[in-house]
Amino acid sequence: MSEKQSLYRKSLIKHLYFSGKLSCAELSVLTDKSLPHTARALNDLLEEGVIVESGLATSTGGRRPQVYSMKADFMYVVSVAMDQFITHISILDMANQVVGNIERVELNLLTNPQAIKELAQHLVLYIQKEGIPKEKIAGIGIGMPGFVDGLKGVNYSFFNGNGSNIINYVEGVTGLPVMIDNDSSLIALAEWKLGIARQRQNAMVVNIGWGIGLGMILDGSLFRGENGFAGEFSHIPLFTNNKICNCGKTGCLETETSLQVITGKAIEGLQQGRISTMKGLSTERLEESSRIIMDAAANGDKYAIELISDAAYHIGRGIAILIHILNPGLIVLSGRGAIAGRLWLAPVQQALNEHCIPKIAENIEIKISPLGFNAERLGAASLIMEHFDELPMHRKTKSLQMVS
Amino acid sequence: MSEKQSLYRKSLIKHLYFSGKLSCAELSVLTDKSLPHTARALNDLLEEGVIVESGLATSTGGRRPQVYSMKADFMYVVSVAMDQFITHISILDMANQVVGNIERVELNLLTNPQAIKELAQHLVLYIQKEGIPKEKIAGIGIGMPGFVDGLKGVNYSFFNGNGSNIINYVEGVTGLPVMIDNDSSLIALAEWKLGIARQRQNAMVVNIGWGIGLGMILDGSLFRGENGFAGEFSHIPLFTNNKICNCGKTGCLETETSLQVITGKAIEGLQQGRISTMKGLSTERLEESSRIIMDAAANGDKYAIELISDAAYHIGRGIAILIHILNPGLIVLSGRGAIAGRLWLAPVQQALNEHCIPKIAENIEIKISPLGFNAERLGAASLIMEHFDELPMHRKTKSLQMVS
DNA sequence: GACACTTATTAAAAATTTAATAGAATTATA
DNA sequence: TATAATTCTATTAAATTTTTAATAAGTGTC
Repeated sequence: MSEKQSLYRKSLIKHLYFSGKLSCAELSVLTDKSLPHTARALNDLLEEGVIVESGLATSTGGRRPQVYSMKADFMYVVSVAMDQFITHISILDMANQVVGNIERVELNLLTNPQAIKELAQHLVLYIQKEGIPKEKIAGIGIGMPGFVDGLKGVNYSFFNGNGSNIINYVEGVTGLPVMIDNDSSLIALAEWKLGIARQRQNAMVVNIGWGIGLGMILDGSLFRGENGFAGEFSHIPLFTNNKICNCGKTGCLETETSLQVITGKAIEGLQQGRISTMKGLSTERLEESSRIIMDAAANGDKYAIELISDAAYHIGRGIAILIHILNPGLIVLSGRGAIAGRLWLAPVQQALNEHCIPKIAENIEIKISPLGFNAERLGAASLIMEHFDELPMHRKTKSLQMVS
Repeated sequence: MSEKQSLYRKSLIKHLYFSGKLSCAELSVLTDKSLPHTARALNDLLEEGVIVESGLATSTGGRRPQVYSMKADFMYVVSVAMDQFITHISILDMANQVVGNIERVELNLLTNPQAIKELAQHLVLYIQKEGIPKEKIAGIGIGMPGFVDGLKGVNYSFFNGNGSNIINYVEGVTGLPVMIDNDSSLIALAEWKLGIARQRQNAMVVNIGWGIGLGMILDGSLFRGENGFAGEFSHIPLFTNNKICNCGKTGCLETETSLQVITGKAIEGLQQGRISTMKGLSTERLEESSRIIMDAAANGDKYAIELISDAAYHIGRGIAILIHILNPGLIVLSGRGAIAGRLWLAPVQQALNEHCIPKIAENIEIKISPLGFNAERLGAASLIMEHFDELPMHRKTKSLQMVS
């Protein structure tokens, strides 16, 4: 099969992966090729068992189209979702379903300079254990916090930030194609391809977590900036509060709004005698504590609601800036913090009412992500599939090797 | 000639317009077509007298390539550069040179609801007067301030903002293809295609004028947002100064930095006895007054320099936000205010040092536009040429008609 | 039941690329 | 300094890709 044919088939596979089911006519439009051409490629894929016919779609006033979908077990993607403390590894099939077990690894990115080496070791073992043949794995997508240059394969914020090429290293050890990106960008990618921002041309995905991340869909594609650093929403100067941010500056959005800060404020407030149902908070156990606060807020605890509302209002001020600069059609609140759901909406909307020019704000939708914790996992897999039709078909792969 | 051939030739023309001179090999890369295919089209264009051979380029280690360029009189573009008070109309040839006269028309966009009707009348007369046959005019590009939706052809800020379709109207009257866009976007387009941001993938072009405009080049194309309103840099909330902006909100960047505000401050300061060489300032004659201030600053007047430095520092704070969100590679200071040139650079740089994370700021270049007043004119022409390979070749055109 | 509309398939035509070859310049080698 | 090797450009012919046009097959609407 020629390079061109192979590329076109990969493009079809990519579209079917992200859309689930598509007709030949739809694929023809999506790939910008003629119908007979698309039909031929589709029939080939059908014969080879890459895709399956999955019924007829409803008619739109003419003959009902045959729709096709990926065979779920045709191929797999390894997804790695890292945060500063915990890394989750999983394998997804062509229907975006987790197959087998999810591995949870404790990797402290800041204090452990061996984190990438350990990750690679875990990956080799995990893939062996799960028993998926390597030829069936399209690649390994990795999401991580920090300044990530996905082209150079470098994370400047962690792993000593010494500019070493993470992609090359992990590819070398695992023998599989590897792509990396910033966690917030991947969450945006997931929301755009598989979540609530599907089909949108311009969307801002705010990742409420240990910091406030931002992933952007601009003109129908994920925007990463000149060096991959776009979306540093956490550190726009928004306050004159003289609080020192962990980036070294003062007044960053993050200093008043991240889950880490909210937890700190809650503990302080309780010590000062604020009345609340919350207990057991500790800066040592951030994950648990932020959970407690959000649950309390969801259950009507006044102080918890106040804490979240304040943070939400300030995030709203930041979003107002985004709206003026980028005129998006949709704002998505995502990330672990978004679990508190509708609690965020009113204060954010309030901030927009106060700080936006009505004309530019009037067409904006604000939505809470339904993907939740799955967002980064799906994003990491999407990263591989998003570029699936760009990789050489038969990439040279060494066999899985042990790291000594 | 087939539709496809025609389209490809238009694409070649577009590239030659923006680049001046190109070899067949370069065009082949730019248009993503094979060399033989490009060569054939190029030879056709040569035979028909659309393009000319213009010498051999220097060798890069092999045979020297023949370079081609547009015949300057093959086609023309009508450029309309509007600001709130004055509109300039001109005709540019395929070498971006003004041919004939530049017409200056006083059109107050805010107070004159007939402004578009008058513009259309002026256009018809102007084109007749200049004596360029209509078949040789590719179209009319119009730049204007305000919230402009270039697809719908609507300006929501002026002309009553009643949603009437400017494009349809002017096309109807002139019988020529018309495109409209926001002035700052067009300045960015000009800087990107023909100015200091040429070849850049990600650049912010700040238009220092009666307001502070922003045009953005993102991932190698002009970004306009969901409704064409992106770049409302003037109105991001950056101050707690309680000054009411003409957008109705308080604390907008514009309330401390636009030329209008600087002029106001200067008058106030002089009344309060500040020592300065400046005289004859008046809010009535904004254009003249802002000129006086910038000249004074350029000549070392301390007060004028202070005024500009203060404004520049605050613009710098705004740019710091842009940098965090969008991670551009280049910042261009353009517009009438940029004439003060290097005076702006130091305070802007100072603000970036204070407000940017070093890692994200380290690769940023800041430059002053050399295009000056020509930027919007070139941008309006570029708007037509940028979309030249999208328009149908033989658009139905009525003959020029008089407006009664 | 005629008509319009959408999908599916086939054959013919057009677009586009690949491969092969020659020309013209630079760089390397002796 | 001459000569060979290499690199890049230009052109031609053959092969491939891709589209257009024509036709048939289902569906909904008037």
